[in-house]
Amino acid sequence: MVNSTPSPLQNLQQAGLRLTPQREAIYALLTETDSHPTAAEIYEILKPRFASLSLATVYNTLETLVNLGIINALGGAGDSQTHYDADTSPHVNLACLACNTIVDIPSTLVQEIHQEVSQNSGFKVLGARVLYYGLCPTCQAKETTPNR
Amino acid sequence: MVNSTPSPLQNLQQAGLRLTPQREAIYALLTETDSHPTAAEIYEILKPRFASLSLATVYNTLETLVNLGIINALGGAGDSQTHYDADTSPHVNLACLACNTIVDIPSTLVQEIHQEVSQNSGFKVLGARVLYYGLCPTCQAKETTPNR
DNA sequence: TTCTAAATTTAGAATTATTATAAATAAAAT
DNA sequence: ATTTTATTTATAATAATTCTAAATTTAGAA
Ligand SMILES: [Mn+2]
Ligand SMILES: [Mn+2]
Ligand SMILES: [Zn+2]
Ligand SMILES: [Zn+2]
Repeated sequence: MVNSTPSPLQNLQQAGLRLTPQREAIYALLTETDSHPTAAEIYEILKPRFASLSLATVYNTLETLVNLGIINALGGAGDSQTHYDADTSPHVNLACLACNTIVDIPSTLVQEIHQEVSQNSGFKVLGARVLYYGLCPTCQAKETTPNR
Repeated sequence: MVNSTPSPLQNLQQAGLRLTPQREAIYALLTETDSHPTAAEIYEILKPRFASLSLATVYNTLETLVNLGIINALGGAGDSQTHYDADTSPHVNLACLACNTIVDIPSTLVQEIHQEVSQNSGFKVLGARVLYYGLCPTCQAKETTPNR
């Protein structure tokens, strides 16, 4: 046995890019959370541990990782900020338009769709953004009691 | 027989809103095209026929229609503009990141996912954004011949 | 037909997420 | 060491969208 867990970040070096502390920290944060954070949120979380971090670096890194297919950009979720997801396996993301959180929903059907689309479209499919939106249980309760 | 095709725009008046010429034209344009246009594109198309039209009205109307569930906001497609879709039935949208066009893909699986998500999540599902992205056949050809 | 109040449109200003720029730093190659 | 290349950083610029307030339209009452 050589190495049991080859990190997707290895792809960086294969592409002639460097595995810097900033890139490592940003990717590690993304894999360790299930909150689908935005660039600004990542920046705020990492700033204490990483005094000199720049927001531009966060954006640069996220774009790099997306282009390498290591992470997915999910787009906005009621807010107007792009949310990122280190889980690139086919799954359903479910966003609450009221509190702007995104959770994952297990679904066996998504993988079938992925194949269906790849085969019947003529497109070269690079990624998927399966995002349902609505109101989470907590925010539903607040909605049903509108004002007061 | 009273009326065979009740337009979704009837919902406007039921919600106490007015069915203005601008709203009617914007919705008609969306239903008659399959191009999933942006607010700016809708504005440019309607400006000749509608001299006094304002871009703010296009944004206002699109937001109104989205909130009523009459149309869907698909989000960006490689560009950074929100694309809109008058087809609210469950279907797969497929975006080309190179030319920023979006086409529809028929899929029976999407409807099942919609139910699956609604039942197992506890969310009140208001809409779906099923968007795959990649390269369309035309842009694939251009990619394989990178420079020159 | 006026009159009045609410809804809507409009032009333009403001906001803000993201991208671009250019200098400083760090790492790799020679 | 020196040179080159990649990267980070601070900051400015961009541009999609939203906000604001005045003008216009509409529906209904008088
Ligand atoms: Mn996810
Ligand atoms: Mn569509
Ligand atoms: Zn919520
Ligand atoms: Zn294309």
